Amino acid sequence: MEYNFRAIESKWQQHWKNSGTYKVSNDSSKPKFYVLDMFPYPSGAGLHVGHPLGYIASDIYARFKRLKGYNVLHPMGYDAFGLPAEQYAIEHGVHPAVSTKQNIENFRRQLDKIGFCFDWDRQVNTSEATYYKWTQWIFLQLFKSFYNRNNSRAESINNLVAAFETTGNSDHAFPNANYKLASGSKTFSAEEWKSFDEFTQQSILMEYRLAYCGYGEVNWCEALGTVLANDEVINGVSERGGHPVVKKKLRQWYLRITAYADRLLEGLERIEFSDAMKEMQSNWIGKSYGAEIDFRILDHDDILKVYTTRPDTIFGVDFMVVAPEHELIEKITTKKHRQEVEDYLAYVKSRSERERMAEKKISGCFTGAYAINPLNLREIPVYISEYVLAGYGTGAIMAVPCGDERDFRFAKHFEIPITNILGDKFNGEDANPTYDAELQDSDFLTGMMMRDAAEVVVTDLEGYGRGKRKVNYKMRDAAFSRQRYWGEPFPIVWKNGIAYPLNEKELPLELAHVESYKPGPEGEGPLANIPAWIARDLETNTMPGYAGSSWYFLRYMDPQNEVEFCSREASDYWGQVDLYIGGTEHAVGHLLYSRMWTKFLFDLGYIGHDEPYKKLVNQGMIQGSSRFVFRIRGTHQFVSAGLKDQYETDQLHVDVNMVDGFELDTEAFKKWRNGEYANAEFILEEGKYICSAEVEKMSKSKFNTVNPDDLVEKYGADTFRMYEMFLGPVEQSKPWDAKGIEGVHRFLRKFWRLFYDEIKGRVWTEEKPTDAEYKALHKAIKKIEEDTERFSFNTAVSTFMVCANELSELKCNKKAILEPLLVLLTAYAPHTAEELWSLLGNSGSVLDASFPVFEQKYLVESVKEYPVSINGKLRTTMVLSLDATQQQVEELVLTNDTVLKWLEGKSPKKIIYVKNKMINIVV
RNA sequence: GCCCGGAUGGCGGAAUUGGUAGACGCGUCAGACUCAAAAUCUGGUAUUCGCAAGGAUGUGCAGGUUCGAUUCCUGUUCCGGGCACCA
Repeated sequence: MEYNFRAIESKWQQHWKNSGTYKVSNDSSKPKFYVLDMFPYPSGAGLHVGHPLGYIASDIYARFKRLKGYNVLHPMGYDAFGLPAEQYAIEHGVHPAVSTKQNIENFRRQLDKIGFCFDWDRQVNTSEATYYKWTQWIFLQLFKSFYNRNNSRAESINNLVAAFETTGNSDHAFPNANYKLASGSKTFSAEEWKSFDEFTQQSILMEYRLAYCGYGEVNWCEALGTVLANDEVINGVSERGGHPVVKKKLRQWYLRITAYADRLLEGLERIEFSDAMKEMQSNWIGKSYGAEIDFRILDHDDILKVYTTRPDTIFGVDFMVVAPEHELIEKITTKKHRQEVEDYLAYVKSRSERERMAEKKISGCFTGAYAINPLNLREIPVYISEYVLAGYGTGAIMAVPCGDERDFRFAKHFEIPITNILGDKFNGEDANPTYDAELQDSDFLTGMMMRDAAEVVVTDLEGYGRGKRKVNYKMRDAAFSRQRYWGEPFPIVWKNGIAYPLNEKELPLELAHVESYKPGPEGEGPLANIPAWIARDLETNTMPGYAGSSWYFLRYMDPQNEVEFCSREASDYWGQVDLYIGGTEHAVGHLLYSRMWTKFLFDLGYIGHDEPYKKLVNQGMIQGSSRFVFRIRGTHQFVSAGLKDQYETDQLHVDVNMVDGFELDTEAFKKWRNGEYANAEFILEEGKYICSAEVEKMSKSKFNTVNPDDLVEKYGADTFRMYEMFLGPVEQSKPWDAKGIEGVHRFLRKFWRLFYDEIKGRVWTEEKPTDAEYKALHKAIKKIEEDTERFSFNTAVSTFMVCANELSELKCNKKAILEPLLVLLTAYAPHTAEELWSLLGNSGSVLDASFPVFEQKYLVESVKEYPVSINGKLRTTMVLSLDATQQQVEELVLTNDTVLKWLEGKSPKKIIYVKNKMINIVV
C-alpha cells in the first residue's frame, strides 16, 4: 500500500467539508484562541507561493491550539477593493465586481487544495455591500465624533455642539493650531457660535470631526486626465505612457489619526509586537519635544514660525529654510529674486515627496528676505529648499549648520558663513549634532551645557511671547479618499458646500454601476460621470484600500449580523486576536489604522478592548526574481540592459513569464497589458533584448509571482505545507526556490512506510516499545511542542525527519510510538495524519485527539560526552558522569593523553568546567 | 536621504541563555539492489595541508570585550522591506 497522497488529500478535504470539521462556535466551554492571517487582496494572478507561507504557519498554530484544547477561531476572507481590479477593468472592460468574483473563486480553489482549517462560513469580502455597509457605518461614527482632548477619548460631536452653545470653544481649541475664523480669531463665544450661519458652524465642526474634509496634494497626470497612485509614477512620469506628473491640490477626506498619536504609542507597551515593529511604529508617529519659535521678517508684519527640537542652538542659526509650499513665500520674496523663486517652485512641483527626501543634491534659492533672531536680533537670510517638507512641523526651520548635517551641506553649497557655537566640538568639516557640548559664542548661554540650555531658551522666549514649548508629531492625518471607482462610496451628500451624513437607515450606499472607469472632470473619480449619482449630490470620492481592513477582524466574530457590525457579546467572547500573522510591509499602514479604529470603537463603547492584536508574528517575505526593461524617457523605445547607460531611461517591471532567463520575448511584450506596448521599438544587443534582474518581494504588481498549484499537484498539499515551513524561519525573508521539495516528499513517504509497506502492506504492530523507541518519541514530542509554540516551524519539520530516521533505523513499527507521533504531525501534514489515524482504527478526526504529553523520564541520561578545549580550541572529547564535580573533572582531564600532549608539560592556569556544557583548559 | 531588518558550506538553513559551527534537507560523489531504469538503501561531502595520524583556516568586512563570540559592543559594506494613493 503506497502513499497515494492525491487520493488521500481529496478524500479528506471532501470529508472535512461535509462534516463541518472546521466550523467554530461562539459558544464553548473551552478557552478561546483567535488566530488571524492578514487577508489577501485577490489579484488576477492568483495565489502565489508567498501567500501560503503565513497561512500555513497560522494553520499549524491553530491546529496545535485545537489539539491543546482551545476553541480556535481561524477565519479567512478577501480585501477585495483596490486599484488593480480597476486597472484591469480599464484594460479589459471587465467590471471589477466580475473580475473580483472570479479571482476570489480562484483563490478559494487554491486555498482549499492546501488543506487549511478555515471556517469558511465566516468568510468576509470587503467589496460586498453586506460588509461595506458597516465600513460606511463606522465611517459615519467617525464623521459624527470628535476627539475630546480633556478626557482623551472620542465622543459624539453633539457633545461638542452642546459645549459650543454654553461656553464657545474655550474648552476645545481648534485641533489645528493655525486655524482661524474669518475674523482672524482662534476662539469664539457661545453667543458668537449661535450667531454663525450653518455654513460657518459646519465648517467649524469639520475642524473637529475624526473623519473630515480638507485639501491635499495628489499625483496629477494631465495627459491621462487622472490622479495616479505613487506606484504608477516612476521618476516623475507616469508608468503608463511616460507622461509628466505634477502635484495638484484636491479636496480630500482625512482621518484624524493624530488625535490618537499618544494612545497609539502607549498601546505599544501592552502588545507583543517585535521590538523592530514597535520601533517602526513609534518612529512613524515621531513624537518629539521642542519649541515653536517666532521669527519676525525684516520690513514685514509677518511672523515666520519654526518648530525646532533644538532651541539650545538658537545662537547658531545662520539662515532659515521654508518649504516650497510655504504661504509666506509669495509675500516676502523680493522683486530681485522673484523669477529665480518661481523657477525653483516649478521644479519642485514636479518632484514627489519621496524624491525630495531622498535627494542628495542640494537645491534651493534665496527669497531676498531676512528673518530676525528673536534673542539677538541678528538678521538671517530666508531660503527655500525642497528638503523642508510642508507637512512636518510648521514647514519652516531655523538652520544651524554647525549642528545639523543637511543644514551644513546647504550652507556650504550656498557659501553661507557658519557660526560655531560648539567650540572645539565642531571641526568645520562635519556638523556635530551633540547635546554634550559647552555652548560658545551664544550670548547669555555661553558656557552652559547644551542639554540644559533648551529649557532656558524656551522659558526666555515665552517671557517675550516669542515662542512656546511644543510637542510635535511626524505622523500626519491619514488621507482617506481616492479619486477611484472600486472602493467604498462615502455615505455623504454635499449641499451648498456642506457635507451631510446619510441616515444610517439608508446604508449601505451601494456602489453605482458605471459604463466607463474613466476619471471624472477635474480629477474627480469615475462616480462623477454618473448623472444619477451627481443628481443626489453624493460624494464622488471613494474610500482607500485600508478602510475595509481596519476592522475586518471584528466582523469574523459575527459575520452574518445584520443589525450590528459585530455584537458586543461576540466581541467580548473572542476579544483580542491572540495571534496575528502577516508581513512587515504593513508595519505602519494597516497596523496603525486598525489600531486606531479599534481605539475609536472602544471609546464609543462598541467593543471592550482597545488593542486589536495581542501578539503579532511577522512572516518574512518570499522573494521573487523580477525582470526589468528600460524605456527611453519620453519615447516608446526600449533599450537592452547592457546599453541603458547611454540613454536617460525609466526602469519598468515586465512579467517574468515573458522572459527566458534574461532575454525578453519582444513579441509577447508587444501584446502584453492589452497592447499597452504594441508600438514598442527595441534597441537590442547582439540581436537580443536583455532584461536586468532584481530580487524583490513576490507580488503581482512586480510581475514576478510563482503559483503553488503545480507543486501541490505534483507532490501534494502536505508536502507543500511542510516544504514552505522547511524553507527557513517564518520571520525571515527568502527567495523562492522549489528544488528542495523532494526531500520533504521523501520524508512523508518514509513516514508512511513506518505504517504501510508497498509490498508487505500493513507493518504496524501492537508490540510494546523499547526504551530507545520511547526516547526517540519523547525527544520529538518535546522539541516539536517547543518549536511549534515559538513559531520555529522549520526546526520542527527537521525534528520529524530525525525522528522518522531514528524509528526506521530501530525498525520500529509500533502503534504505541507511531500513534502519538501522528497527533504531532496533524498540524503540519493534516491529510496524511487523518488517513493514518483512521487506518490505525480510530474513528473521528485526529484533530479531536489530545496532544501527547512529554515525559522527562524517557530522556534521562547519566553521562555526557564533553568537548574539551585548550585555550578555547577544541582538542578532544571525554565522556563524563553528569554529576561529576569540578575536582573530579580536573583530575580526570589531566589523565587524558590529548590534554597532556597539548599541555607540553606545563600546568594549567585554570580549568573551566560548565556542567552539561563544556570543559576549557587555560594554559 | 530617513526608519527597520538580514548576511553562516555549492544551495535552503541549524546552533533556544556567550560553551563541540554546519543538525535536517537539497545537490553532488562512491557503493548496494536491478538486464537496465525508477524507487529504495548504505557511506562520504566547509576550505586547505597531509598517505595517514593530525594540523591550519573558517559564520559579509575591520576592530573590541571574554577562558571561550555565529551569539555581546563599536565601525563599515552589500542585500531586502517601508517612507503616507500597491495591498
